Amino acid sequence: MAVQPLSARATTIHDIAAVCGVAPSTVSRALSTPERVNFRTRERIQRAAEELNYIPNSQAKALSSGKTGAVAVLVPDITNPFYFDLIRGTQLQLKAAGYTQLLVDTEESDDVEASAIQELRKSADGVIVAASRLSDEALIAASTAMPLVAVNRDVAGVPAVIIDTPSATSQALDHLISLGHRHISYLAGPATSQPSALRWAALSAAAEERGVTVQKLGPYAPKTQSGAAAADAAVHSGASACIVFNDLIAIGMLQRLRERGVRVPEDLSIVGCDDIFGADFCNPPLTTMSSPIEQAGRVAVTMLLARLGPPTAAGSRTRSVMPTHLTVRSSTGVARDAGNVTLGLTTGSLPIAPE
Amino acid sequence: MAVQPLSARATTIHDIAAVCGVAPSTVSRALSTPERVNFRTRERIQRAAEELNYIPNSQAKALSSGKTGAVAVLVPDITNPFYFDLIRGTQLQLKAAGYTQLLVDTEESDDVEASAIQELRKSADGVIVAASRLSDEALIAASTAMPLVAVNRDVAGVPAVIIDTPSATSQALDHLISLGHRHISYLAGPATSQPSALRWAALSAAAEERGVTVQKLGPYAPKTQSGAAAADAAVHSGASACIVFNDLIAIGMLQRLRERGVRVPEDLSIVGCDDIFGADFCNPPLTTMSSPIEQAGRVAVTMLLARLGPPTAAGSRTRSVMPTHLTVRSSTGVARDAGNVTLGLTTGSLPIAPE
DNA sequence: ATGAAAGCGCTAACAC
DNA sequence: GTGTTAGCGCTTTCAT
Repeated sequence: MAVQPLSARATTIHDIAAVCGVAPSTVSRALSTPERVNFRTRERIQRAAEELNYIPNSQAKALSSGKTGAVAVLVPDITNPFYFDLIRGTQLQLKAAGYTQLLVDTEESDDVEASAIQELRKSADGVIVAASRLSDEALIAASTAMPLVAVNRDVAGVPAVIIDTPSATSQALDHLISLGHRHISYLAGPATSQPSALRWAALSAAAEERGVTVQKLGPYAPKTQSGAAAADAAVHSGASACIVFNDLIAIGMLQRLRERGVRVPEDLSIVGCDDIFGADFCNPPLTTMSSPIEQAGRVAVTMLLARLGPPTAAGSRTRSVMPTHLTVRSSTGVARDAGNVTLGLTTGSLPIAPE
Repeated sequence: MAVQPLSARATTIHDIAAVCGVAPSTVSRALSTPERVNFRTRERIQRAAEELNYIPNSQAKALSSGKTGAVAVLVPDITNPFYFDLIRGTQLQLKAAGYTQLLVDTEESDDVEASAIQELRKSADGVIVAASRLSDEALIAASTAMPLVAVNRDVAGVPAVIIDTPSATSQALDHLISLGHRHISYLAGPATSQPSALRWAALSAAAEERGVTVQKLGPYAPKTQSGAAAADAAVHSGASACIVFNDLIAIGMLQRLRERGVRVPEDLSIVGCDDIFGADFCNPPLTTMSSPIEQAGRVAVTMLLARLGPPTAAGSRTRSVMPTHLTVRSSTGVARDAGNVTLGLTTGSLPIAPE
C-alpha cells in the first residue's frame, strides 16, 4: 500500500515503456487487451506496472476511448431511506463490473434531473434514474440521449425496473377488508410520481370490485414532515383505515396521531409502503409493502450494462418487474365487525392531546 | 431543455470557433477566463455556445488542466443513516462551489478505503474521509498523497472536522447520574473506530471523577443486528443504564430488550449517539447525542476547497470542532433514589418473553 | 486581444 | 506481435 506523495508525478505508460524498452502502445495493450501481446513481454510489462505503482488515468482513458467506466445514478432525495438499498444495490453491482458509481441527488426537481442527465452525457457511459420526475416525453428524450434505465417508471420505449407496488396495494386493500374496513383513504405522493398514480388506479379499481369506498387525499411530499397534514386529513376523511404513499409519510402520521390521541390501529389503521429502515421499529410497527429493493438496483445495473456491451445483444430484457408483498405489523390488525363498522373516533373533532 | 440525441456528436470549442470565426483557444478563454477576452467577441462566443448547446467535456478539461472538478467522499457504509446528512451537506456545499461529488462506500474496510484513495488520486481533486478505518500512519500517508479532510478522526497533521461526542458523553453520564444511576455500561463500536475509543476514555475519566462505576462491553458492529448481543451483554453486566456507541445498535437493543421483557427505561436506561433518522420515533424514543452533521459536511468541504485554492492561504483552519449536545427522550428518564439504586431486574436471569 | 502550437495520458487504426 | 502515428477536447505557453 505504498502511497505516492503528492509531489511525485504519477507514473504513465511511457515510464513503463521506457523501463521495459517497448512502445507505449504495447504497454497499453498489455494492460487493456493482454491476449494481444506476447506472453513474455506482457509479463514483463505487468510486473513493471506493479512495481512502478502504475494507476491508469481514467480521464485520459475516457477521452481517447469514449468510455468513462462510470455510471450515474440519479435519485430525487439522498436522505430518503428508500433509496439506500437501491444505491447499495447499484453500487455493488457496478463495482463488481468494474464501474464507478456517480451518485446525483436531483432534489425532487425535474429541471435538476434533466440538466444532470445532459451534463452527465460525457462523464458517464449510462444513467440509472430512480423515481424520475420527468415527463414521459422528457424521459424518452433523455433515454435517446444516452443509455438509460429507469427505476419505478414505466414509459414505452424506456428500459425499466418496475417495483410492483400497485398489485401489493390490492393486497393491502384485501387485508384491510378482511379486518372489517369499508371506507379507506389513500394518501397520495407527489403529483409527478407515477407509482403514486398507478397505486391509486389499482386501489380504486379493486375497491370498486370489492364494493368498498376509497378516496384520495393529498398530494403529500414524501417526507415525515408531511405526516401531520396527512394525518389530519385522514382523520377528517372519516375513513377507518388508510393506505399511504410511503413509510416516510406514514411514520410522520403516526407521530401526529399520537399527539392527537388517535390510537393506531384501534381508531385508524395505517398501511405504508417500501418497508424502509424504521418501519419495523416505529410505534406501532408499520404494516407496509416490501420488495427487494437492493436487487432492483442490481437488475437495473445489469440491464444498463447489457446495452453498453454488444449492440447486437437483442435478447436483453427491457423491462423487469420486482415482486412486492404485504408485510403485516401492528399498525393494522384490529378486526372489525364486517358490515357493521364502529369507528373509534369522531370525525374531525379530535382534541390535540396536551403536552 | 433540448436534449441532443445520442447519435449527434457533441459540440466542441472547435465548432464554436468555426461559427464565430475565431481560434479555439479564444473560445476556451472566453468561456473559462472571460476577462481576458474582448467584450464583443466574448459576447458572440457565449451566445454561440448557448445556441449550440455546448457542454464542456470535463474529461478533456481534467486531462489538460489537471483539475477534475470532483471531490470524493468516502463513507464506511452508505446505508448507515448517520452518513445521510453528512453526504447531503457535502453534496450541497460542493454543488454550490461547482464541484461534483464522488460518493464511495468503503464497506467498513481499511483496504478498500486505502485503494479507493489511491485510485481516486487522478479522478478527484481531493477527498473527504468520514470515520476512517485507516491507521494513523496510513491516513497521514494518504493525506500527503492528495488533499484530504477527515471527518471524526483526529490525527496530527491531518485536517479534520471533529464531532465532539466525547464531551457529550460526559453530559450523558451526568444525566444518568442525576437520575440515580451508579453503575453504567458502555457498549463500544468497532475496534478501529477512534470516536468509540475517545468516548470511552472520556466516559471512564468522568466516571472516576464522579465516583460511579463504568465498564466497557463489545466491540459491536455499528448495525441494528448487533443490538441483540449488545442488549444481552448489557443486561448481564448488571448496569442500570448504558451508553451505546450509536443509535443503530441502541435501536437494535430496544427490540431485543422488548423481546426479553426488559422495560426501558424502568429496568434499563439507554443513551444512543448520533440522533439518526428513527431515533425520535422508535419505541421508546431514544435519548441520544445530537450534532449538526450536515453542517459538518459543509465545513469539511469548505476546508478542503480552501486547500485546493491559493497555496498561500496560510490562514485556513486545519481543524474544526462541531458541538454536540444531549437530546433527552424517553429511553432514559426514570429517577432513582440516589445512592439507593433499586434495579428492576435480576442480573442475568431474565427470561426470554414467550412469543 | 487573439492565434498557433504543443501537449495532458491514453487508445486505436495502420503499418511493419 | 509490436512500433508509429494520430488524435480525443481542452488548456496553456508563446508569439504576434
